Amino acid sequence: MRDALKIFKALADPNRIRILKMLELRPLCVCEITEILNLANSTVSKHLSILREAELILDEKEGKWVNYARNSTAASPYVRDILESTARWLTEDPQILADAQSAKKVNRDVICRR
Amino acid sequence: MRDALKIFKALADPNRIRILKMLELRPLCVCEITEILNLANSTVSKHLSILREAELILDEKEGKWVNYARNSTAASPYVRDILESTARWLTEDPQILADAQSAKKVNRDVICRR
DNA sequence: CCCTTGATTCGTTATTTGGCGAAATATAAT
DNA sequence: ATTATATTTCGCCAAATAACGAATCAAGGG
Repeated sequence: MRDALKIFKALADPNRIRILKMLELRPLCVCEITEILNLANSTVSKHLSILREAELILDEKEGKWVNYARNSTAASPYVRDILESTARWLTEDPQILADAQSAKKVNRDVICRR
Repeated sequence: MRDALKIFKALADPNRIRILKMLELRPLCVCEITEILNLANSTVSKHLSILREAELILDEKEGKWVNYARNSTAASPYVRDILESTARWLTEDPQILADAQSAKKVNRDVICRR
């Protein structure tokens, strides 16, 4: 129950749904996601930790950056079901489409030094 | 986005997950669910309205009772995906198993006049 | 037409959650 | 070493949420 609940709580926030959907395109670092969502980086970091706690995403350190990616090969069948379902969802959502465009354009070497 | 969010918010509460799971057995009225969850009936009514707003369940009036049932043939693919996934979930969860036992035994004619 | 019963709505309270900026941590670059 | 950059953690505030009991609504039975 606790695992399932964690997953639903993790996705019960529009910004976290946006994050999960933009990670379908490719892994992103915190500052790239921060730029796209236009939130404080501390807020984004918190959202990412909630998604990570639910095992929906994985973090991997790469130098000074932390890359976050969908946990596509998760052991948990709950996680696999949800990632599979949500990948089919919101394909026409204007916000999600706009985020995908932003995610394509965003470049950590340009964005992340301000 | 709004629809997907509603669904995740609806399931981001343990009592509402319990409700959805016990409705896999059969439709139940508010007072039966109240008995099983051991909460105030106003609280249960609120939980049911949240699940109904997300279209995960349907309500049907039957005399003085209101029966709630899973919305298995929902138009929304989000709802169908979630109902299909969650039906496979938590099959070994002690709380969910106990609720199913309670749901089998509960009888509105006995329970609901106190 | 009352009275009972099941359900919903309303008002209140305690807890949780999402947001921010500042401080702390970790790594890279100079 | 010192500075700069990316991220996380902490403390705080405002908004959202779950819970309850009381009041209200709806339907059925005397």
